[in-house]
Amino acid sequence: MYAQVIVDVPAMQTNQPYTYRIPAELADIVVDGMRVVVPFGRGNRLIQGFVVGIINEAEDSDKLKDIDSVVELTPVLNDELLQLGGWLAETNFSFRISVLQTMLPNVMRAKYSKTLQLVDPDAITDDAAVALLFADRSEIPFDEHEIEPALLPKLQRLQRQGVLQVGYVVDNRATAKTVLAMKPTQDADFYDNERRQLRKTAVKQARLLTFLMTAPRDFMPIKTVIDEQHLDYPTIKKAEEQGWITRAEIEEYRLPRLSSPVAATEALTLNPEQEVAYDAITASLNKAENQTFLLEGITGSGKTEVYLQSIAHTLANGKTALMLVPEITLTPQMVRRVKGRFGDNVAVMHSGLSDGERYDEWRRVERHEVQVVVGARSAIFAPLENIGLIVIDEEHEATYKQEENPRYHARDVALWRAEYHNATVVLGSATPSLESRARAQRGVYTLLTLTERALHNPLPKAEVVDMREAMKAGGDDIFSPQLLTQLRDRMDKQEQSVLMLNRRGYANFMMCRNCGYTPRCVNCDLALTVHKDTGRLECHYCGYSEPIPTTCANCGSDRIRPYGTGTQKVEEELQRIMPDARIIRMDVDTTRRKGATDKMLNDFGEKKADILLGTQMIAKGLDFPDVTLVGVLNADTTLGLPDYRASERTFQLLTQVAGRAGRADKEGEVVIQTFNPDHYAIQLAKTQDYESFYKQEMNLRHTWQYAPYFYTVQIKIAHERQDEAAKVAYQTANWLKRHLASDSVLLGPSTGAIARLKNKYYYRMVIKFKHDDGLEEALTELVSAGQRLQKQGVTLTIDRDPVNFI
DNA sequence: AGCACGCCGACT
DNA sequence: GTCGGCGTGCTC
Repeated sequence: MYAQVIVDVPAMQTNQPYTYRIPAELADIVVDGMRVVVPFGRGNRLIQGFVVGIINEAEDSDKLKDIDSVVELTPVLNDELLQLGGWLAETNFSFRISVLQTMLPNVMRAKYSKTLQLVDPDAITDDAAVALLFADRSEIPFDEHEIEPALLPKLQRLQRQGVLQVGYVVDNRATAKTVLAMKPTQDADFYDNERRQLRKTAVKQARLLTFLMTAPRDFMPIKTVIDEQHLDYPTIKKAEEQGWITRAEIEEYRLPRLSSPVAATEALTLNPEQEVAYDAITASLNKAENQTFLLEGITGSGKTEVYLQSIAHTLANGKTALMLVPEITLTPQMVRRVKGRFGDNVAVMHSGLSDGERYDEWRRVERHEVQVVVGARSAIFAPLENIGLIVIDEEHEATYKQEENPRYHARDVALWRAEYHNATVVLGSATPSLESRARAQRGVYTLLTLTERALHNPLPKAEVVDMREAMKAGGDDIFSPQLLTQLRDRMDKQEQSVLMLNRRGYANFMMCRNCGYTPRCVNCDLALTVHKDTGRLECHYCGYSEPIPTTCANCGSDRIRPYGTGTQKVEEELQRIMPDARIIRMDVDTTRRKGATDKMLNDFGEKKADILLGTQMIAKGLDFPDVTLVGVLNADTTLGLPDYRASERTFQLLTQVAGRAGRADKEGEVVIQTFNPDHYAIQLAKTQDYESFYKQEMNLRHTWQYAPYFYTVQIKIAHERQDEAAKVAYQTANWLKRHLASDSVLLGPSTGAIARLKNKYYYRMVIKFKHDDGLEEALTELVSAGQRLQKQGVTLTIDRDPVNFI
């Protein structure tokens, strides 16, 4: 028998299965999807691999090597995930090994180390340095970087002479946590009898025996018993000697804990619209047909309740369910809600978990101990079997696309898995991506709409504040008088406010403080980005550039300048204006610590603060009944992004954050500060009018030839030296032009948004196309070329359907 | 990726 | 004549 193995060497030349003999002792053990250790290359160094096929016959079988060992006795990937891996590698121009590793918890990525073995101890007795190195050991860890450089040539010589030998170690970091546990061995009568015979002073032993009489006949962690029964370790030890109990190491899951217990929740009564959606979804579930729904529901319309009840229905049908939430929405609030409904039947997977916790959650799924998985992007690879339903909440979110290799989109993976399982998919959002909404238009997805808020409270009243006027009236460009008045009012009424400072403006753009005008590219209609080094404004899409203006092209004012402010500055300013306000600031800096987000939100929920000031992370999913005011300080930052989705992003963000106001019985208000009060994205967000936005934006996308009418592929070239990066970029562009279909368009090369990032210069180009049969092949070839270029220090990345252009 | 092979210049 | 520099190519 032979195994086809994908080896852990991420390179184009090794991106194929290698055939290994299965040694007799592993014959019954090695199966598809298993992790194995195999010798590879001339040095026969040991590396990890994944078995992707078992075959009976092999060519040149006498030349094949044996599998060294298996990492664990059970496969870590099932047939579905193996197939999915193949598909993902192909469509994302990634190596199969990288994709397989991405689908598994981090700890299953092998770490490698080497050892030096002393074969002939007599040969080194006269060499003090080498003898000292070994110090009477026959094998030592070997790390070239840790050994004195002068010694290396000598060691190499000894190796050639056969005195020393290099050994390879594959470290498996995926280990279960064990705890010391005890188990009663006798019956209650026995313990009762023992207790009577104790000395009077043996109180602890008596207490233990009393406990053992009624304790479960199963292993329990000794630490728990000691804590709960107020015992100590010697007592347990004594008990074992007496034969009352047995001790053993048992496995314990590292379960992520919430700061307070989760209360069970009941299903809520659905309103008629929710009922319609629920009925459509469950009908599809019952038929077990592969159908995708787009659930378009305004903020507060109760989408989550529809998800939860649909999941419950799935479980009742004996199937499993997977729910994806954007990382930032995966607040403890949401986890609580799901755990409250499904209890221990839920595994949660997100970036806040430690490697160990993540591995344990993964194993609970893999061992079929849970039927529901909730998680961020990577949870889409959860090893659930028999999937009936996949929910993607806030389906428009860019975080579903991974920004490193393999650059998969969780939504696409979800659709693939659903097809495999004949499962139902629910894509939910108040502001669907144009791509999904257009698919619903074409009938590829089934559109379900929720137009009313679940609690029948009105949508918050929104006011767009024209910052041009506010500044003319003597205000600054952070707080308008209108917003300050409202904040004061909430303080007086003891209600709460949420302030969003949109900080995505790191790609600097120019904006006129007098009229709100931002210079845009003549070819692409995208905001031009400020490049201080060249003194020019550049288009990051096509490479067009013009000098940085000193006067506004629209109104002639000289008050045109770069745009952007930080959270810290705003907090200081606000505290100065309102000294009595209690402010919680939430941004990447204050939430980095584990559990910090949970604590801040809890404090805010308990009304320990009046104002929650934060970046986009506060726009999603928060649900606090006393929040009646939402302020957006700078609505324009996302508009200025050099991205054709800038309007879409702005509309989505404003709609989402506005939805945080007035979620319970008190009416909410929203204040949006902008220099572009008439922009359609801002005006339509004010009334939360997604459908009008969709129609208007689709027209623009059609005119400017963007998605969903055209597909895009982005190619990035990076090198330490700008001339080298430029040279390769133009060579690549020329090569590509010859391989593109006639109606495909190549834009660029242009410099990246930040021309120099981490000491590398970036160039990028974008291919826009409708159909291009030869493109797949050309891009695969480009990946190979990229591998060769890597030796010259060039990195080449290919990104299909990029979600942002940085 | 990492290792060996191979072909060149600088040494005991 | 040997050692070691790095470019090249292969790994079941």
